[in-house]
Amino acid sequence: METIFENRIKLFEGNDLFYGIEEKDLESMLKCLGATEKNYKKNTLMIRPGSAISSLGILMEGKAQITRDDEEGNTTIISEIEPGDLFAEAYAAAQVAEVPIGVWAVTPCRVLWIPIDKIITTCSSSCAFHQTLIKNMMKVLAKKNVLMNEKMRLLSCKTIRDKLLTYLRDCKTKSGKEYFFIPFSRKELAEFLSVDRSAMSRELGKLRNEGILECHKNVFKFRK
Amino acid sequence: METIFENRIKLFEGNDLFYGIEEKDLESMLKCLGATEKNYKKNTLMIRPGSAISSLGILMEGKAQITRDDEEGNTTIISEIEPGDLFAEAYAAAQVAEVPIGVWAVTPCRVLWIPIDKIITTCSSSCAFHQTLIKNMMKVLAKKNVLMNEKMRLLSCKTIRDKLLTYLRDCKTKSGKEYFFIPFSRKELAEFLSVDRSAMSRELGKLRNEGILECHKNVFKFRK
DNA sequence: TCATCAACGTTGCATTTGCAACAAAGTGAA
DNA sequence: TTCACTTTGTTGCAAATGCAACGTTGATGA
Repeated sequence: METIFENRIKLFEGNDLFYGIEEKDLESMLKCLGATEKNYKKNTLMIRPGSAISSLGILMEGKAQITRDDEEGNTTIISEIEPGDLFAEAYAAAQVAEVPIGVWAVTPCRVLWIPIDKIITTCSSSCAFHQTLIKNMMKVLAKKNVLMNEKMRLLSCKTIRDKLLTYLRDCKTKSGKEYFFIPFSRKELAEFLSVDRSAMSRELGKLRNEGILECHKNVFKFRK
Repeated sequence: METIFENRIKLFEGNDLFYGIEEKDLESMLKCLGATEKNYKKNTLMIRPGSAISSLGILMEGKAQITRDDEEGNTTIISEIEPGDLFAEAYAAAQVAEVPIGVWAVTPCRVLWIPIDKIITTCSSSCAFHQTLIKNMMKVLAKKNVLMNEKMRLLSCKTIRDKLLTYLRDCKTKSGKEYFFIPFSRKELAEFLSVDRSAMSRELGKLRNEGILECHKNVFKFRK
């Protein structure tokens, strides 16, 4: 029991949802929220496309993927979920009648499910933490919103060059330094920008040849 | 006074933020929230890029635009705001230190500002509506989240054809009918999908010639 | 050390796209 | 109606892109 508890605290540290909530209150809070844990076998569905969900998930153990099927039956992997990550929170909070995504356990998974109602509605016992939890949940949704705005800005660029320059300038601005990192490998960056990897590599080469950019692995620098 | 009040109610009807709140409670609620109204002259800034905001805006009167400046000084119009629309709610809720967008009054504008803190934090007098308001605010953010997911899916398509087919299939699915509408003109659709209008027109022509699609103005139909 | 495998850069090629220019059709006001 | 203006479709063309194929490099484990 103690190990699971410790595990939770560590996991929740990287998680905005429980920011500012005292460790000692965590267990009672989860009980008050009606949170339940569930285990899933490898390669099983944790959220079925077309279903309605009323809880958000937090992956406690294992590795999961969010997928989406198109009309022709092709399945695309939208994102990967790692321990500590929240998932499906927007669909739960928006009370979507048929979620368009599926969530798969890639390895055996343990998931903590928290009914969204319980988060939104202040409980009768008026726990001290509930106010904080609501604030956090709002911030989680809002932050994701802001992030998606940024990403849509990238995806709206018409050329690979524009996508790259816009993204890299954002990175530079965020870091504030002349030499700055990107958190992606080349393959991941291409995927993130929704472009072909080789075409992106070609464009990076051009930018380097034209003296606009310097890059060594994940470190970049603009040359005026 | 009465006219403004009537105006508010009508405006708020199309607005998810006040869903389920009794009309008679609106005025006292706004007072409790510390909402303030402000008028802006034509062509003035209502939110300055780089500033921090602590309130969300509701446009009561006039027409506004959200813009974004890139590093080279070019200004892009991101979206238009019409009476009744919420704006900047995500940046306010996420407590972004420097908003990357500007909001301009295109015509003279009247804006209702609601401090986000007051929405998030249950007030001491524990108004009956506050619970509802929090729930609504959460749903507003979550719904926008879901919508942006859909749009990112479109923008991630590699060809105009894929963007069109994906978008149109979504429309068909939502309507459930054989013949379905789209809420855009050709020009607007191209802008929405971030593609060149003439190239999109060309692609629509191909789809028609290949017998995949029928379209007359804003009514479409898939031919098997 | 050697073998294996994934990540990365490079290149040729067919296709797609943006862009510009123009014509036809539709819209609204005088 | 007529005129001015916007929307939409069409086309030529240069540039950008996806895709496939191949060689190099670097990391990992036997």
